[in-house]
Formats: sequence, structure tokens, C-alpha cells
Amino acid sequence: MTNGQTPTQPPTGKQKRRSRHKRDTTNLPPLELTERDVAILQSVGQFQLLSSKQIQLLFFRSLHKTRKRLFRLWEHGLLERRFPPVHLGEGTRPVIYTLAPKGARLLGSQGGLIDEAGERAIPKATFNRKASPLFYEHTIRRNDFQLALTLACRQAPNVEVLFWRQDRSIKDAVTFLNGNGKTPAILRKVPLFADGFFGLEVKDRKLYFFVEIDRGTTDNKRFLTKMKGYYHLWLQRRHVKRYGIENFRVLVVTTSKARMENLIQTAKKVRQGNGGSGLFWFTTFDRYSTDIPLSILGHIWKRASAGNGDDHSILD
DNA sequence: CGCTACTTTGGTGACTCCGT
DNA sequence: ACGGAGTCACCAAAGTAGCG
Repeated sequence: MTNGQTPTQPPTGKQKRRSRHKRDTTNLPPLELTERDVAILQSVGQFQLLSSKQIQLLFFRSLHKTRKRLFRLWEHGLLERRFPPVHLGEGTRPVIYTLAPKGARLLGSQGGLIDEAGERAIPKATFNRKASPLFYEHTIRRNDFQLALTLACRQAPNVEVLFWRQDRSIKDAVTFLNGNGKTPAILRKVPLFADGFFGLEVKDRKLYFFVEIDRGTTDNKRFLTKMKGYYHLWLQRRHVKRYGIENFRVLVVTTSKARMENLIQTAKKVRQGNGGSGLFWFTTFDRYSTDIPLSILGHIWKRASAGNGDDHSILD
């Protein structure tokens, strides 16, 4: 094409703009799926949902091109799209893409995707249409974290993501004696289901992390209970038995500095003089970004150990 | 093989429309 | 009001067909 005209589309005056919200399948030009298209569908399935911006970071150089291609995949029913609510004075936000049933079937027919537990194929990864805005927000936040980590490890020498898990295979419960020294301790069973669990290989070291995304909706008491759960997971060496790993840390990402300080003070109450001082690490959403992925490997993390105000890198 | 012309594919900028 | 996104026009590189 040298003159800007498409042979199959004669220039007949001004075309009516297609709706962004309703699929118009009349005169739909055929779609030839590329390897990249399949990779996009796989990623959307794995992440559950991705914004056009996030998909660009993974697969394209140009956002313009990204939108065009995603629009075509949507037109052909392979992806679903959702429009986040618009707040006055903010304009629209990037479209959120999820895997459509047709896209899931297509992946299934190509051998599909197996989830981290090695069991479930991708069709169940199609996204629940009735998911709440809070859940969307939470998933987008988690994906931003995973995406920044993925992109950072592409750029950083000697750092590799060994795995990322966020499915039911990391659902666990820890039982321990819960007490504060004043009232009698009672046996407590705390469910643990991290937002993510990942491993990094740094040179010859292997590091493992649980990720907790905090949107400021959990009160201190529940947060303390959850941290106690992780602490006893560590104390009982349950991570060795269950995951075959020797070490782990819990990364908590939250909304603001004030909230973070509050959570750090809460986390400090967990330990009872049995070690584990480096277990809990904290940062805020604004300290890393997918635009500058290496930021997530930078010195942006605060530890909940006493008298330690320095910022750390998760590679430390 | 080497040259030319054309096609295909992917990228950019400007403009305009869209939906809340 | 606002910024995302669809359309249009255009550019550039790579691929390909035809020809001597």
C-alpha cells in the first residue's frame, strides 16, 4: 500500500464510526491470527484481565497499533472488553480486555493453557462479567505488579522469574496457638491465599515471595491475623514441606505512605522473639510503574524489622 | 542474479468522535 | 471536561513477482 488506500475498501465518502461497545459483525474483514495474537490471548487468559496499555507493554511498541489489533480481536469475538467507569474531570480510562469464550476455545483447540497447578485448561479463565469494580481494581493492581516484575526481569541482567502463581494451588491454611500473653491462647486456623507467589533466580540464588495487594480496605485486626498466618507458616517451616523452598518473604503493596507506616506498625506486633525479622516488606503503588519496570527491583521496600528505616531492594 | 515495481505489514501524527 | 480510541493519510521496511 503506497497511497493510503486499501484495495478491499474503496473510498466511498465518510464512513460511519463503529461502536466501541456493540460488536458490528456486518462486512467483517477476515482475521488471520498471528502468533502474537495467540500470545495475547494466552496472556489475557493468564492475567485474567489486561488493559490496552498493559498489552502494549507486553507485545507492541505503539499503543495506536495495540488498540487497532485488540479492536480486531474483539470484533471477531476472541476478546471481551470492559470500560472502567469515568469520573468527572478524568476522561475515559484504558479499555480492559478479558478472554471471551471463543478465544478460550481457540486456545483450548491449540493445546490450550494449563494453569500453574498443571490441571485446569484455559476455558475457565474467561472472566466473570459480574465481577465488582473493587475486584477489577484489585486485579489490575496485581497485574501491574506482575507486569512490572516481568518487564524488569527482561531488562535486568542475571534476574529471572522462575514462576508466578496466583491460582488455588497457593491456597492454604495455617493453624497456630493465638494469644497475646494476657488472655489464654486459643487454637486458630487462618486461611492464606496470597495475591501472588513468585520465585526469582538472581545469579545463583533463588528467592521466593508472597504478594499481598492492599487497597486500604482491610482493617488492622484482619491484617494482623493474616501476617500472623504468614509468620506461623514460616515458623512451622510449612513452606519447605508444601512448596519445597527454604526461604520466603511477604511483599505488601499498599495505597499510601501513611497506610504503609500503619501496616508496618501492625506487622511489628506479629513476632514473639523467634526470629523472622526480615519476613515482611512494604511499599506503595506509586513507587514502581510499568513505564519504568526496573523501579520494582529498586530500593523501594521498607522492612517491618525494628530500627530499620532504610529502603531495600527485593534482590538484597 | 540483479534490478524494478508493486504488495504487504507495521509504524506515526492529526483529527474527530465517543461516553460518562 | 476529559482522555481514550476510531479513522484517515502518510511513511518506511521487507517481501515478492516479473523481467532481461
